[in-house]
Amino acid sequence: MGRSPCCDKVGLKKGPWTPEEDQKLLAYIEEHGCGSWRALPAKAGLQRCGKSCRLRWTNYLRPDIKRGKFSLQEEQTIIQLHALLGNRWSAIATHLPKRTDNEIKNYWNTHLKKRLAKMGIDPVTHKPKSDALLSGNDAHQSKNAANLSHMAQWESARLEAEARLVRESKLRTFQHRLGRPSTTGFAISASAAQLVHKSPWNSVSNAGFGDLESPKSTLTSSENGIGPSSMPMTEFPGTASASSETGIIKQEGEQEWKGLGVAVSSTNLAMESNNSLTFTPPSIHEIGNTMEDGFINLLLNDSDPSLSDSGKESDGNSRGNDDKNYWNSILDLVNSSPSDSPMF
DNA sequence: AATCCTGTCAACCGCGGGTTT
DNA sequence: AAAACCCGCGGTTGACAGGAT
Repeated sequence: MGRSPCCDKVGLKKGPWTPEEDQKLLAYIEEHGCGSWRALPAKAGLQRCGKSCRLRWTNYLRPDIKRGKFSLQEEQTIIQLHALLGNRWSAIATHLPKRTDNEIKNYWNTHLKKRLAKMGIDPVTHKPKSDALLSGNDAHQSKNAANLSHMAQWESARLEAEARLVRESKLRTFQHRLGRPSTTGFAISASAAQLVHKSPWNSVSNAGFGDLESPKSTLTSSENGIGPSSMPMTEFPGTASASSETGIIKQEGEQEWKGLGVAVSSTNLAMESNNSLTFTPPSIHEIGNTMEDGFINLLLNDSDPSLSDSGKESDGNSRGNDDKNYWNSILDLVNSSPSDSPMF
């Protein structure tokens, strides 16, 4: 279809915003809410394109934005979610209250990515750059990788839906605050509606996950709209078709979760009275809890010696083990949740 | 003091997806 | 059904600040 860029209009200002422009934008949004961004600049008396206004608002002027240094918990959350979701900043941002996707993206690119690289870990795949680790117990590692991939697929789909709900909710809250009904409506999108949360996440307060909801979700048996095809996945060793290639044989009673390709144990599934299937994947809390003592601390300690009680350990030793610890800690999270995460 | 280098981050750009006409 | 429109996302850029030489 080809759309013309919105910012190539002659006379529209670009570049840094002035305090006066900020004031105009704020005043307008407080008065009228943020309905149509395209129409907003003219109405607000701004020589900017709507896109620029939206960006300024969402990344800077919004009242619920927290600025400044990222906390350790926020760093943990970013790293964990990035391992699961990759560069899906908006999805990651939904779990970092008051942080924007742009800010998270910048922080990742300028801080966390480098920290991982420094440790010899590929920040894209979260794999050690040398795959030596896999040379030993291939089958075991690959199995774990496959499980992790399945978990990531689930989390990705869930977060995607959750992100929509959060966005809609935030908009509603803001407009409610302004005493205005939504101009956009709040019909839950189809994919979001497919993931109906059943219970709150446990109230673990670490890692900034306190606001997360339960991943236990209900999918009607006919639904298949959520699939890997629409979800770029974080890649782990042996991910592709790992279940068949690595000797993971579906146990009796396991079912292939249509659309996700996830091997689902019968213990994960319960038929609800309305003929929908309830599926209980591992919670991200469990991920966070398990990771916390392992690779997250490793990362944090690496970045800030003051936070580490190491130094007891020779540098050579710790450095040599860093990538192994990192990888093992990710695998540990898979292995460590057998009882309450029947998925694995 | 001047210049260069590096890091940071606000802002821009292009694209894709969803909605409306 | 197709075109037009709008919005949001993720990658990238460039201005600026601060440190190193």
